[in-house]
Amino acid sequence: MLDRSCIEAIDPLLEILDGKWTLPLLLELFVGTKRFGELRRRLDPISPKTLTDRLRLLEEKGIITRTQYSGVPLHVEYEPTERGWNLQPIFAAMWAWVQENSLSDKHGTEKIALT
Amino acid sequence: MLDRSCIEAIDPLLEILDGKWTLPLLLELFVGTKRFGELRRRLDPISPKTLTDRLRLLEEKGIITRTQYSGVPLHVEYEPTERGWNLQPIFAAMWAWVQENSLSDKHGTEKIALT
DNA sequence: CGGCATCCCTTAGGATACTG
DNA sequence: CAGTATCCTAAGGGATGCCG
Repeated sequence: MLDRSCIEAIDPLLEILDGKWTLPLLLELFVGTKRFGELRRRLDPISPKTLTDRLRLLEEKGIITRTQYSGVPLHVEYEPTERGWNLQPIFAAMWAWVQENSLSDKHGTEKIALT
Repeated sequence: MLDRSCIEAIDPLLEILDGKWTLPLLLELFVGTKRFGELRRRLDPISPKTLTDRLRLLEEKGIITRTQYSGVPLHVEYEPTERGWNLQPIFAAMWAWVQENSLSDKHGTEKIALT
């Protein structure tokens, strides 16, 4: 099932998920729609620059939407798109792995095979 | 199912998967056990330094094993551990997402909501 | 062959101040 | 409030050369 063709294929996805804060950010939006300031607080100590960078990229890739409500003070909300929600299984798989494999923090299983 | 607790929980996993080459590298090993040189060629243009860095980290985290066969010239093989194989569902989920969502390369769905 | 050791460089991301 | 504009640092990764 997993063959060489997969390797290049998932590249565009890796581009989307890349970045220190992308996954935590997406998880926050999966939990619920949030405003810029909320995200900033939740993801503390993220910098405003980084947060905007990521939000813009994810928007560009069609993973989240930015909704601006007119009025002062500004009110902007971010939430996953359909495409974005479809990423959930990936997180679920990660979550499952952590549950079952992080417990025993196995280290270096070095093998030396004698000819 | 996805709540706040997941966010911190998957952090150790993100640490493992981090790095430009980690996923392609793991995919290569899922396809089949490989030697250092093979990996280097397959992952071209990766640098030897980066490749060793990643291999060492993954070994340290218990995701892959390094098996050294004595003799000259050296012969070393890398393959996923049990923990490593367990990561497959994650890749499968990524693969599935790409299949179903990459086709239409949707871009910026900007919304302006009027009060 | 399978790596280290070095040096170098690009860039993601942090800190801070300011604006519509 | 929701960013933008600057400046700056840290570090991941590239290139190269050497060694057991």
